[in-house]
Amino acid sequence: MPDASFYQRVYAVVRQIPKGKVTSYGAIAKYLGTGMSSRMVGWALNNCNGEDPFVPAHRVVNRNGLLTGSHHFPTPTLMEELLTAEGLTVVDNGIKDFQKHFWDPAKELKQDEID
DNA sequence: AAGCTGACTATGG
DNA sequence: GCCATAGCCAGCT
Repeated sequence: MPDASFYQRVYAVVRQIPKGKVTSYGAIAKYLGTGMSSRMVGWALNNCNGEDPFVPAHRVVNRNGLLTGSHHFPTPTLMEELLTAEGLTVVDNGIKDFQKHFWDPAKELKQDEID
């Protein structure tokens, strides 16, 4: 997907996240090759707010497993609601057993491909 | 065109 | 172990 813009690639990866799984901005950034520039991932997701194929941005949290992006959702509680609906447990705005449900694209997808 | 911004992360004190 | 600082890079004003 060399033609895809940076955020398009971010969307593609985020869509590959299995239900009930979560990942961090850094993991996605690393997979995209942008290193630790996780800000770009979050910024990209900010743009995904009205994308046609829904982008499960709620499955993307910071490295601490906290729902830092929830404030940017249509409703601040939507992210938590969605995660809970996926079988996860949200405690104090953070994912319980975050590492347990962690999904690393670089590890799972490796370089197979996205989208 | 130049500078600021940002849903982060790593490192140092 | 918590607070402060810096690096990150693509898009927007």
